[in-house]
Amino acid sequence: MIDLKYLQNNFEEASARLQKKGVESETLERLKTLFAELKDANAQLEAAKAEQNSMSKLFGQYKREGKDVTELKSKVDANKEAMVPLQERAREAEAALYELALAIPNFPDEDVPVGADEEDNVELRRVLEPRSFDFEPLEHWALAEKNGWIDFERGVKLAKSRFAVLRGDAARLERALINFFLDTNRQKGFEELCVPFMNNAQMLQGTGQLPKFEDDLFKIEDEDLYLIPTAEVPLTNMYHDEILPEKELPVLMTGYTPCFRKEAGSAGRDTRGMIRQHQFDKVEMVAIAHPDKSDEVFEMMVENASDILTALGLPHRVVELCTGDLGFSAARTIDLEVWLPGQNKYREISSISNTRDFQARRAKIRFKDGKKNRLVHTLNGSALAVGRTLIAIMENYQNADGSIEIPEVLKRYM
RNA sequence: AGGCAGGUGGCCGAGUGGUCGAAGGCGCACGACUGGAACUCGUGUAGGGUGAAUAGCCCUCGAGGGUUCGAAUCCCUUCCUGCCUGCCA
Repeated sequence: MIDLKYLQNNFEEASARLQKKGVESETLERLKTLFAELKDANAQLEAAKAEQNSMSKLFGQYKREGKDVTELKSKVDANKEAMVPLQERAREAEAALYELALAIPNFPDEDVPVGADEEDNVELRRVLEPRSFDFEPLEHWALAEKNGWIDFERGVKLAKSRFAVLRGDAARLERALINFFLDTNRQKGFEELCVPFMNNAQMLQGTGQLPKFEDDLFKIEDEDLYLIPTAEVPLTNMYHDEILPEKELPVLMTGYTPCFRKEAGSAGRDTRGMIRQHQFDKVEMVAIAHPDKSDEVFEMMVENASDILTALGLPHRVVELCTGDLGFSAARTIDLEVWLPGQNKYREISSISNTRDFQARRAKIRFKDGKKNRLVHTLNGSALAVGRTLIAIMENYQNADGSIEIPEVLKRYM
């Protein structure tokens, strides 16, 4: 959630920043009004409560002293009745404010390139030359069929469309990648965690998936549980409603989880192959950082993900997302896009974001700064998306006969 | 899943209708004592909202609702923990 006090006190500036992310200025006006309304309603209610509290104390005192309370009782009763509409007003003001506030995206950082959509993203650098083929490289689904690696039909039979089954060496490669990623992250100082794959609504609100993006989530029937769309949710919320000692920052965490997404807005996109599935494996990095140090941590995370791709010999490029392509919670995001020779395209394989204090405010994650409690910065990034790495290996390491080499660094995991 | 017992500050633990955001202890921080330390003594030590405020005021004793002038304390719902039974990897 954005800082409402900041919005109130620096409305023009805040409004300009959020317009870059597509938020209407009218919406922000309304938010500001609701915030003022809540403050006013609370001020009145609290004054009445203070009156009520002091009269109640008097009441007790009179009783002890054996005084007559009839007159006091009628005063206190009258005040209580007068409080009812104030209470109602405060309650409504709060509900209206939070309904709107929770749906407002994060401010982009000042230096994020302004743009409308992914066309306006900025390529920062390329790492490794794509190899040249003396034959026409195949797309991963064709290779999957030749090698018997991916059973799309049976995935659909077992579940529904956009589910697949990995078989034989593909399944082993998937497992090898997970281990390779976790080991690498651990060497960089990330603690490895194995977390629940279902989280409750409060956690999903903490990281920003709820309430706005409920349609993208698989919900468990009759339970306050959702299948996680990314390990960012459980890892970041590890410290939900906690206050960390400053010396523990940054907290670096990594974990493997499957991720579950309805892909509600993606009908018709990437229907062929395994690029976009309802379930996929991912190894995630999450950092809880001191607000003054989160930029350093961010750079480290980008570097780490890029190094992993390099170690695998996968050509990729580093792309800074423009304001229009930034996710809901992100202040800044860098995507790593891996080269897919079969598709003849760079495709997203990792996304690393600094959410600043946006998630921290929602999830109430703070640290002790001297005597005061301050919000931390939270960061997350894939290192890496496993299924897409598998695809990238297939396409980049294919031979003319359709067979696939195993990258050197993975051999000890197979 | 059923039965019983519980959920109070960083931790332990008292509190069964008012003077309780809460005794006492532990831990922690600072100060005194010391050559330095331990011990001892003193002081301080929950979170959030509003406020310029380290002032007042409001909210929070798992969560939500209710009774009452007044709720940590009574009632309802719900979540969680422990033990027993059932089930299961």
